[in-house]
Amino acid sequence: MSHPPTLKQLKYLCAVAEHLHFGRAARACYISQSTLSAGIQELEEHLGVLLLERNSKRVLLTEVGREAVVRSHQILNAVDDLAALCERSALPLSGRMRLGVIPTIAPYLLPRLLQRLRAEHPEFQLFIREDLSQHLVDALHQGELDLLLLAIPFPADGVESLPLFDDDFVLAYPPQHPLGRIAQLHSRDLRGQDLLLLEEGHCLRGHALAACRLNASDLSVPYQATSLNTLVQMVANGIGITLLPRMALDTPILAGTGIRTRAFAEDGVRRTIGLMWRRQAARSEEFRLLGEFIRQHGVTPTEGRTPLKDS
Amino acid sequence: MSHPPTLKQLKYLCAVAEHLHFGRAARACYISQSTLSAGIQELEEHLGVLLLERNSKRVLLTEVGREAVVRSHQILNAVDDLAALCERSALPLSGRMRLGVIPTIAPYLLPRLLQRLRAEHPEFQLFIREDLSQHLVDALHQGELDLLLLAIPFPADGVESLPLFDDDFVLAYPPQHPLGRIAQLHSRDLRGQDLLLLEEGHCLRGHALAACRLNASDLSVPYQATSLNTLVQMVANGIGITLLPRMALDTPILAGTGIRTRAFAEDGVRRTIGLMWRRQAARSEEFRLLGEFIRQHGVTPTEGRTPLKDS
DNA sequence: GTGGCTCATCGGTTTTTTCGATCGTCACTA
DNA sequence: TAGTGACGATCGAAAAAACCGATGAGCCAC
Repeated sequence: MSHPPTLKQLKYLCAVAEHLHFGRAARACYISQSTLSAGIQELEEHLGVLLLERNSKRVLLTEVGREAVVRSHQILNAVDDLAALCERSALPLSGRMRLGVIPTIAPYLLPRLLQRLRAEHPEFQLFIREDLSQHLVDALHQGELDLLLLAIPFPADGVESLPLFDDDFVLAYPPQHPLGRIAQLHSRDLRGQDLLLLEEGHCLRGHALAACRLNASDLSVPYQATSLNTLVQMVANGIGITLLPRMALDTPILAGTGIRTRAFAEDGVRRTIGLMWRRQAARSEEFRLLGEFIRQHGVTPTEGRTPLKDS
Repeated sequence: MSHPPTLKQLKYLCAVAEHLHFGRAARACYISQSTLSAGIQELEEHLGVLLLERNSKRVLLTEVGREAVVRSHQILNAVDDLAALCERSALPLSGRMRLGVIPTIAPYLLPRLLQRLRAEHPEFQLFIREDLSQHLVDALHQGELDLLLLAIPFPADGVESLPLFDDDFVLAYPPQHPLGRIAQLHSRDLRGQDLLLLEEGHCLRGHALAACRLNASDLSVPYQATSLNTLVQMVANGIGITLLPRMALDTPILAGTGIRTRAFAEDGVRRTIGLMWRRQAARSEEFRLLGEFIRQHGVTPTEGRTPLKDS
């Protein structure tokens, strides 16, 4: 006793309320009249009230029955809504998704990406969190984020990564700097220079060092910036030179600074941008779809950002 | 396939969402882990989406899962509310009741009754419909009303009646009328008098005639009133005499008219007030309770209204 | 690798659901 | 007043499901 009613019983109640006739209501529910009768009785027993007033000639609702029918309809509708919601979210690129992005990508990729997403997938709600790679990975594991957009590789357990495209590093230097006058620029030319990089924690720092085969000890200057904008200001003030990801050059980050940029002659001085998600994530197919979308719409197609084939 | 989810499955989902652990959630639901696991899987299959992201180390909600949990809680709460509503309405004299009352009772009994009901049973909502007996009986059979308060007997099929008390008829006559001067008043004295009664359809007419052992043909005056107030005005204007139910004298219906009243010397010149409901009605116990309440609080205890024992 | 913890899966048992057939009641009719 | 038809309630058997304990497979930590 004291069992809760079941949705089936509520459906039966609504059917009887609609037809005011057990036989017809049973037919409408595709069950036998005896089943319907038993179901209604069980419901009444569970609720402890008579919902219907039966007469061999007529079926009437009691006052409680009337209110119960109203509420049953609401409940059944809520269940239908839940099912419909799930059906909608089964469609790719719909519903909500929580994306983590590192600070050296977000300002250069998101504006265009979000604009295109809104236009082509209006049902898709992307929540963005901008943070350092390690914090994003932690949040991913905690289930606070669904997907990360960052520079890979980045060490993490139980995750799956999808490389999207390469992003070259370019040298940013003040006018008159000697490195602007050599014929061909190679990463080894950076040795001994006043190379400025983002502070510890930004993966861009490690990736830039690795791409140029440098160690942290090769850096002669202790100043470390907290954002690429700060970095640019430091270069503009003649404190040193730096490496910028090419995607940053799409924005007016250098406007009015007089800073010059040049690409490296050698290949491989670059970072790789990719997606990362928990290996058990339910929406990996959707993540790959979003990855393809980013590849196509997230960046302007120029040299230095080489689209990669799907792994 | 395409089955609707069940409440049990929604409960399981909420439990897992709360504990983020199948084993503990199963224990909280008093079921085995395998049952819970199967239940969740079936729910996911029905909805066509993955709600949980399982990992041998952690259980996480998917985005759809989070929304589904919110809605599941709402649904389960709505079901609980329904059960609570039914529990409340199982209490006597609570919830709603639709009462039909005839016009020759309503103005004299309802004001006091409703006031007392509001005071002693604030959870009880009584909806009143005032109409002729036949209309009330029809509405009762249609299920539009739950209970009638009228003068009995009144012919009706499939109903149960509960007499409450007797209500004497008194003679109402203009000053100077010869009937005011005889020693003892008997119903036979009405023969040949200009007796005015309510128009056809009001049961008071029939009951008054029967109580006085008169036929409609004994009435010498063709005028028929549509309400007791009209009747009183006609008597005040000297058109004739009439019979009033004693309960009407509790109100200032005669104020300023100069009309006199006197009781009959013989016994039995009265109508019986009672309740009537469909024989299959679910709340007959509550009806009897309300009947007792009316007997105790509905009228002022004076001579001429004899409380009756329960049938 | 090994042990421990997790959720998924598998058979077998118990419980529930469902159905067709039948019963009792009621209103209407002959 | 007995017969008739329609209705919901009830019953027993069959079918479906829910449920459990045991086991399996994946993962992480040591």
